[in-house]
Amino acid sequence: MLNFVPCSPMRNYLKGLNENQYLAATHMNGPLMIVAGAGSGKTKVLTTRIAHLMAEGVDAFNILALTFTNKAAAEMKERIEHMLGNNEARNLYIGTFHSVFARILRGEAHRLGYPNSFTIYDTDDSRTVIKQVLKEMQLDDKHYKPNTVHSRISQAKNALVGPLEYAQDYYIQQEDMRANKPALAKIYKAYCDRCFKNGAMDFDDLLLKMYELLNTFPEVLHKYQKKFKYILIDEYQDTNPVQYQITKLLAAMYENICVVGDDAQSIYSFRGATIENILQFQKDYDDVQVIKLEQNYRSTRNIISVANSVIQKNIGQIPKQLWTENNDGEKIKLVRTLTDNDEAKFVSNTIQEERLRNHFNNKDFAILYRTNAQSRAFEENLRRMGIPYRIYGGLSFYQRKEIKDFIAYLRVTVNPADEVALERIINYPVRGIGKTTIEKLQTQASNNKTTVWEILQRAGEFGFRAGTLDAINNFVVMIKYFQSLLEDKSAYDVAMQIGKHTNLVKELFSDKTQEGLQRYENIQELLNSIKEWVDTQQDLSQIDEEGTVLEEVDTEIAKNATSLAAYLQQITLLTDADEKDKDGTGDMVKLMTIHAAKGLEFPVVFVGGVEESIFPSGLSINTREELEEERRLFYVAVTRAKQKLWLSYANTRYRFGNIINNEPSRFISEMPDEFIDRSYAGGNSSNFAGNAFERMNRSGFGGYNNATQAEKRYGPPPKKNVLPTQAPKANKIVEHRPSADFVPSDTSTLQEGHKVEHAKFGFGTVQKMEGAAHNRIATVMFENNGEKKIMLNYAKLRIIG
DNA sequence: TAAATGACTTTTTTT
DNA sequence: AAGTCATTTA
Repeated sequence: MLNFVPCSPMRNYLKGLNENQYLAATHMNGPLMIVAGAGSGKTKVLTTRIAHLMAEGVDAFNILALTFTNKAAAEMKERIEHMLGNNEARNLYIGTFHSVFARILRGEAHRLGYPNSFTIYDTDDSRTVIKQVLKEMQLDDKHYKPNTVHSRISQAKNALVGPLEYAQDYYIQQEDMRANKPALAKIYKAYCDRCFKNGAMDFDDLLLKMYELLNTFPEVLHKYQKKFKYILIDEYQDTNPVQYQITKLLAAMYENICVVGDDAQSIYSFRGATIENILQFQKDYDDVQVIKLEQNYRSTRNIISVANSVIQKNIGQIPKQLWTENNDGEKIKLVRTLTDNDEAKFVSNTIQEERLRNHFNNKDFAILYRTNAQSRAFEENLRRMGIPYRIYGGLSFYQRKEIKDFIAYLRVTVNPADEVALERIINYPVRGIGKTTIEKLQTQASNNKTTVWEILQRAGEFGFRAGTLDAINNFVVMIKYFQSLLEDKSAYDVAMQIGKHTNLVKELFSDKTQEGLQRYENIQELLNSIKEWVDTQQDLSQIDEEGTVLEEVDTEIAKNATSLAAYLQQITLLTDADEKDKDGTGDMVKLMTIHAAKGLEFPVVFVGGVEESIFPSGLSINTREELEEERRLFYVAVTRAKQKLWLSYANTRYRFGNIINNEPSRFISEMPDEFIDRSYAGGNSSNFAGNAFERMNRSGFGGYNNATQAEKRYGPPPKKNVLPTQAPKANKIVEHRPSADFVPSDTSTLQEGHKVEHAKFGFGTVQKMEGAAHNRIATVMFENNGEKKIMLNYAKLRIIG
């Protein structure tokens, strides 16, 4: 049988790519930066690239792909599986930064003094810890709002500023003094200590501790540097300094790092993300190959034109020349309504109408908004019209009270040091351990420098009343029983036992109110999902045993594949959006925030609440940077739409139970008229409703008849936004050195006198070694390049002898 | 100690 | 509007 390798079905996927996409997907070695415009097929390129690497013989174990949402990761994995037609993709490390690092830390956390079965604290848990800390320090939580304190701490962590550095940094201290919050440094320290004592990491710790791990233990760093020969990062513009440092460390050995980003879509600076990382990337490595993807395949010309005109108001961008071959499509429709409810009604009606008239399905529509609170009105109206919908984000399943309660039991069982979980359940269901007792327990714990759990076990020593002591002992016995199950039972079995013995399920079952019933069902659903998870894990570990060689970490995990600890580890990182559509494929209208919509596309998009103080948010109009980020967010919203786009705003809406009036968003006036259909902007109101700007601009009602007058207000009119329909010249490919076959050695054993080869400088001899284990620097005399100092963390050295 | 009442805050955006 | 938190009442 003839078998042409180049024609093997595995490589068919390369056929549909344009020139630049092809270059990006097949570029094998060296640092690669893909600057991708919206809708330019970057996901396609990323997945193709991974499939191609594997087709070229790279082992799945050696590929690490990092994304920002579980959804993006799952989608990528699925696509690759589909492309390759086998289950090789299973062994890829694809996931969010948080989930991948959590997985690695699960095998390494003990080195940092955490239990390997550490708990992950979500934002709520973090806040609870902060409240506890504030209470102990006797600080006023009105002044030190847990919310604000947490975001300050989070910012510090994301910028790699530890408690010590925070306390010592002059400028930070000045800032805190000015805000009249001098205790922040101490709170930060106490918060970290408390989390550590609880055996818990918060979301930011998953990144920070990963960095500390790599930076402190050279052997760990080398292990993962060697493992991850190819690293891919999606949405690179959203990385923050910790993420940047980690990936820099990991990629230092092979430099096969590929980042994909669009500076125009950077919308996470509140999380510490900085576009600097994109600019820095080109300076960090020699021979960075930059490929631009500038053809938009997604949207109509009108949509892209509007998006481009608006984003041009931002200064300081990476120059890109977007173009498209797509049709003009319909103009963008501007809708004004009287109230937020009318807005929602209009959207529901339009969905109904479009579906009938233009044969769309429910799933072709997305309703996007700036804040989660806006979803309610849409929800009510869709329900009223019997249109099936699904809300992504908002309160996730795992954040519901009854679910959190149940999970708290699971958490205490696995990690009784977890005080947040312990406090949650110690008297739920009521068992006679009241507030006073709990406070006493906590005081004793801090007096004795130990955990509450420890005190509970030795409760007899602390003079509790007989009844209370009984209750405490019963509780301890119960938890210990649960812990005894961990040995040999799966997560599901343990959870079932917990449900039975705590009367949690029974209690909810006897609650016959509507909400009680719902809660009962939620608990059932949780148990079902645990069962489902256990079954899948079992399947996975079985297949793994059939011959595939597993790395150390994975064997560890495979062993406890179905353990409760493993289950808990992943659950905190799940968001609502990750739940698969259980009801078949689900022909439903999708509702989500614009942030959550990034990376997605929909045939028809409605953007609601395009009003001043909502979009841009009233909290983000104080500096140019903030406003530009809101504008990028607007750009993201607009570019989600493939065919049709509606932008709506209401004259009045409810906020905290009060009626407020907002002006139309400034972004509306930034859109060139030629792409806009304002005929809906009359809405329900009379022709004279709306503000002056609105009235003057309404079509057929005058508008500016004096160009200079308009120019005075807006500056010169936007340049005619004519998109090119042809591709600019394709990128040139630069050869990367180190050459493909240069493999650096493990430099942990490097000593004076060693002969080495450097990827770029050639051959040389080690003159001197200095620095601590994790920060070793070699001074090397090169034959042709003179003396160089080389940091071994980033070494591209091969030991010759 | 537990339930009931009333004052008070909250909303950017996410892992 | 709805949830949280503290104070009162049983």
